Amino acid sequence: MSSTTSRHVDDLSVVKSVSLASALVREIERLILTGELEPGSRINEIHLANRFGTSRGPIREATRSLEAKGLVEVVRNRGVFVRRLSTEEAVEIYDVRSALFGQAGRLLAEHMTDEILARLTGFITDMDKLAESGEFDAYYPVNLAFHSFIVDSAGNKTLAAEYRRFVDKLHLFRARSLVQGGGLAVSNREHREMVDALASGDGERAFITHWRHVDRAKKRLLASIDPPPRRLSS
Amino acid sequence: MSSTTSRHVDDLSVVKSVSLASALVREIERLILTGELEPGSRINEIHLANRFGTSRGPIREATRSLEAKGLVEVVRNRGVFVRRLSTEEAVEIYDVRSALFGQAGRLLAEHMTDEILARLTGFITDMDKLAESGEFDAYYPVNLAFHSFIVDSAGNKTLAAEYRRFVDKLHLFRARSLVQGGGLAVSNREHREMVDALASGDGERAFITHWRHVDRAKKRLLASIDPPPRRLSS
DNA sequence: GATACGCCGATTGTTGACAGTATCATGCGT
DNA sequence: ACGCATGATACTGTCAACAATCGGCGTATC
Repeated sequence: MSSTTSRHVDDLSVVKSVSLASALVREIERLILTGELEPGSRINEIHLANRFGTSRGPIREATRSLEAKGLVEVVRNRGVFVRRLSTEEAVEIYDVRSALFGQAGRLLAEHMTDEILARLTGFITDMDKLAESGEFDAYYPVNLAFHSFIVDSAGNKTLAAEYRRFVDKLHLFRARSLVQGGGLAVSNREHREMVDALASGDGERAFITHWRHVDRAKKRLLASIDPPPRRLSS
Repeated sequence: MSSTTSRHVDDLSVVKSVSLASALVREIERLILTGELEPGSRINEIHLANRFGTSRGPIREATRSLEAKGLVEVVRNRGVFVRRLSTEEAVEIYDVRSALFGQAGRLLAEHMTDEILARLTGFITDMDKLAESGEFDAYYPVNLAFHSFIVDSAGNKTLAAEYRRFVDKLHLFRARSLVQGGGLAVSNREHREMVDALASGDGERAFITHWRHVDRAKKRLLASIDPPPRRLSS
């Protein structure tokens, strides 16, 4: 038996309680989301099979799963390719995400507790500190955790899973670095509005603030990618 | 214009342009959604393979796809089971659906055309007639088409695909007959409100009406399934 | 009579092999 | 030199066989 430290070695001999294909889904997903498999690149079944020490069967099952999740694209007789998101698709996803996140805000507002409120304000003060001292690299993961916490606390597992799926999918966008940016202090001002709305217990107000938060992120992305018709060179 | 009068015989020898597994996904999906494979029942790989004249490989790929879509559940060494939706899950899906449908309304309101408006009012007058004459069986498909048309016209393919997926998933709910019901005339009054909002071009107003339409359907479902604590028998 | 144990059939998990197809390189003709 | 036909090659699509596992049933024991 391998002494399995949880270092991510390409070895999944440990798992026997879960199907090999399921484990492969997670592993390949990780390869994609970490960028090891770049968007647009082709996935070679044999290479992956050798890498993970299995045959092609489970690999194929895993890729079909990832296809349904929208992370890869399967072309007959050509192979499977890591999905590459166009700007249009990224914008579409933002619109789906804002709808889901808004709904999460609405649901959460309707059954807030003091503990949840405390956690939320905790996130915000943390982010305020990091924003002031300009520690961008530290700000981003807290920001992510803040959003995740809201969605997870909303009490709708289906909604949470879908939201997470779309956030993951956005990693396939070519300029995903732009997604992360967008004004720390500005962003945190919106966070305060969101938490205030949640604390008030007003579902409608919570929806609006949460929806708008994501919608503004979409607009920032659009502005930075598709600069408003201004004479560029020429 | 679908001139494809595809009689559904269990034969997919025609298809060669698309992978066998993809075709199987559609076929099995159909079996599930038509109820031929009942929620909770187990899917036997060999039986399906014989039925479609293939080996188990493609069947397995297809079921993994369906698992990611949420239509079936795979238990290791036990087999795949058609998902059975609990009341809680059905409610969760309604909340996701209302969020997506509301967003579709918002998006559609922001780029309405006369043609779209004409189509929408057409649906409504059709449904009015059917509701008056009490032709329930004919009302339901038109109602479905009306909702699909809105979502498809919103101009967000991702949103449309997701919405459709959740509507399909609701078919796995044990009492899906209840989902369809819920007052014809009442429903159509809400439809009018929706179309009025769309015609006004007010995205916010369109969102509210569309969201509320689904949310009310959820409430009707809850009311009919979880009857207010009243002494039942005993 | 009830419970624990062990065998057996059925079904899934996984594998290696074979067939078909798209891509790429080579060589020929113009 | 360029374009096109042709063959080699690598990869995917599909299949049938082997191994592992689970649930049910009968039996034995207390």
